[in-house]
Amino acid sequence: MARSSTGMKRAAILDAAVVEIAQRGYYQTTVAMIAKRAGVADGTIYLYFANKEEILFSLFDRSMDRFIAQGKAELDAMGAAEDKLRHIIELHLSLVGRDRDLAIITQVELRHSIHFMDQFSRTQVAEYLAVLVGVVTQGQEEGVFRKDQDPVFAAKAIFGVMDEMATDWVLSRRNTRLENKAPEVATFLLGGLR
Amino acid sequence: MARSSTGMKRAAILDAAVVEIAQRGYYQTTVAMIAKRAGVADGTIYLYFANKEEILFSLFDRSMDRFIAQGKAELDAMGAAEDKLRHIIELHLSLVGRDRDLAIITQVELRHSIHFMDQFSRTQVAEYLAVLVGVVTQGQEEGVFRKDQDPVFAAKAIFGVMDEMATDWVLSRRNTRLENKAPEVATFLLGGLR
Amino acid sequence: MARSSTGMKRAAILDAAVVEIAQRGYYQTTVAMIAKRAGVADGTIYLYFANKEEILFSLFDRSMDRFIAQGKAELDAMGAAEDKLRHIIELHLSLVGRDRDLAIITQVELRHSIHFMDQFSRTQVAEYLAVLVGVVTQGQEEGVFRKDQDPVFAAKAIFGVMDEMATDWVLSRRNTRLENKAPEVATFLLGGLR
Amino acid sequence: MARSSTGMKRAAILDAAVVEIAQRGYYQTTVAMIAKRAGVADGTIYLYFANKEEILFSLFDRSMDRFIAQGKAELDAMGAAEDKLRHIIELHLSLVGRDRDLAIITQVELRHSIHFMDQFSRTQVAEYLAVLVGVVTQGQEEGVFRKDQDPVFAAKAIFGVMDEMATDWVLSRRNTRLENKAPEVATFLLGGLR
DNA sequence: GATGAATGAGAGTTCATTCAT
DNA sequence: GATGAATGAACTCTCATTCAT
Repeated sequence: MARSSTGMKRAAILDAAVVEIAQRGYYQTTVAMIAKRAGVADGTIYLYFANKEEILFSLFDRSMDRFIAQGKAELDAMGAAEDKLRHIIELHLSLVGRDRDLAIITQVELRHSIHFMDQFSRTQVAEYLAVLVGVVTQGQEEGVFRKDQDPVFAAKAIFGVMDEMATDWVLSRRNTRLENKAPEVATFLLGGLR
Repeated sequence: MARSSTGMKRAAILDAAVVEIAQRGYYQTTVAMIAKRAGVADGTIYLYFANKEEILFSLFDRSMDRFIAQGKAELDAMGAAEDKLRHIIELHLSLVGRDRDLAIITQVELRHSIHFMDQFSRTQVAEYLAVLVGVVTQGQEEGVFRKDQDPVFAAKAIFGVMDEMATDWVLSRRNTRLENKAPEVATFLLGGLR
Repeated sequence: MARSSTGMKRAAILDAAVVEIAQRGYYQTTVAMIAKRAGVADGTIYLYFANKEEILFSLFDRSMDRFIAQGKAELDAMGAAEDKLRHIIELHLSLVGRDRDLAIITQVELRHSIHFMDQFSRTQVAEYLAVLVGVVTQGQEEGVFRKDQDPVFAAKAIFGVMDEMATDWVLSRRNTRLENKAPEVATFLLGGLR
Repeated sequence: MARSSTGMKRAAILDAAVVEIAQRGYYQTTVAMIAKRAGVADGTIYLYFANKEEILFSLFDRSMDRFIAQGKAELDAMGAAEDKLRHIIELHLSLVGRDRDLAIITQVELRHSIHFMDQFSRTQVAEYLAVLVGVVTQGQEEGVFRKDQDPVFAAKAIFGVMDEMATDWVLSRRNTRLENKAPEVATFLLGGLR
């Protein structure tokens, strides 16, 4: 089933936006540049997005949706907290590592967008953190994670390490695979949690 | 002895820039806004900075200098790697936690600046990471940190956790003290390292 | 048949520029003034010209093209060097004399532009001078012009006299017709050439 | 007798202005550039000149004064119109040819200044033209110049040829001496006058 | 007289957004 | 739905001029 042509054009615009914004940053990227790469007229952009900001929002949504959806679904099925954490780490790194341009945006551009996305952006991240909190709590209940650690703190620490790996990978232009770091990350984090 | 009036005006502009940019972000902040808050004419800005970008660069320099200088000096004096790490964590969190406006800039605005600071910005961070690598290596030599972990990886993980705490503190507008997180962070990280 | 609307708008901007620049000079004329007289928005100017300078270049091009094209075409058809020279003089004076505002620009503003048009501007004039050199050489071959005179020098002298008449006409605001000077100029120049 | 220090500083500023304006044109030259080359503070300029324009006026004055003074004095002494004309031509070309930077200003920058010097500038030129008219009239009375030519027209033609030679010399960057053209110019002009 | 830091009006230019076609 | 020419507000930066020292 082919997507509706509407959906296709919208997607084309978002894809073009990823490439352009990754290259130059959000503010240096003009709507005209995105339109040109997407192969549509400038005005057409405004049939699919209310304004330039909304393109960035949508980019964020699209990637977070993928993230949470895929993550949650796969997690429910699994057993031990430790396995879940390993799996999350792999998922996180491989999802971010899949598309460098998109990673530049999530790791670099969207940080900055806090100034105009405000609560919004953090809400999404909060949802992701909640998943992590769940895993930590489960681990504590299973008796494999230390109990004197605040699960919310632990979740943030986990996120922090994965996020730094991702940022580091984005900034170093070497041609490595981000997900290769997963075992190392898991070892380190499990050490901190046990 | 008062500072030279030159230095004072330059500092006033930087101070004003911190407040304004923290509030609205670099791109939403106009040179006129900074000038107004600094109590100088628009044109005066250009007697001290070649252009708007240079204000951001200078902000970055000023805070990184403080960071590295203070950090390095104090570390040389100390003994065990574990103590050093605890100290770095405290230092990091209390330096970032000292000025929320400045923290917003270092945690949020400057991430984004990668697009125009390029190698430059990362060089400074690299210097900081080198300090962390040194501590990890020392700990391995002392036999208190596990040796099967790449010190460079460990350094990044340490940075990642501290950085996430800082970002989290900046974004949550609660009136907590960032440095209070230091013990928790230390415990977690030492767990991962040992 | 109306011109394309694109061509019309571009022409309207150039026409407006002629009037405004003739009135106040290039540097005192703002892009906003030209836009206003042309009946377009400031930004519209930049759809047709890369920058303010290019408006002046285009003015120059437009008038030189007319000059050389018309001149060359008509000259090819004719016979004796003396007749050709008379014709050039008439053409030169009547072309310049046709539009006082444009004349102000060619006689006054564009002189000055040498500083930023450099080789370019002089190339065009050189082409015109080449036509004059051709006529002088022909006259010498016909035996009606003295042969002990460098044709290149003579061409410049011819140009100098016509140019001075034009400048003088532009600056004196009297309501005379520039081309009326043609016979007098011809007599004088032919005297110098024979 | 040394000039007063006041006069010296004023002269230094004018000399600096000649070099700078010749290089870049009046509008591209800032008061600060002139001050720097003159070795004075920006503000000092305003102790000697009311504003930037006045510097250009003074440049014009200084060179025209030289021109007319020297010209008139020497002419009074002489006899035949033809000799006078030859002398004027030599004088004109050698005065202009003496200082290329100054020549750039008189031949290029000052043309353009008509827009803000208005009557003023032309008055000075008129005085010079009057001298030429006198010579032509004398020549007609002596019976060596044709009488059917308007002396005012002839004077302008003479000026036009000399002026074109000067402009041409300024623009061609070859290292020739302008006054070498004097004999050729004289021959041509006398041909047109007789 | 001399300085040069400070001023602030004003310029060229960009670009998100609109809307007639 | 799609276009892209047109808009004009808003921005950064320059520089002639002033004035306290």
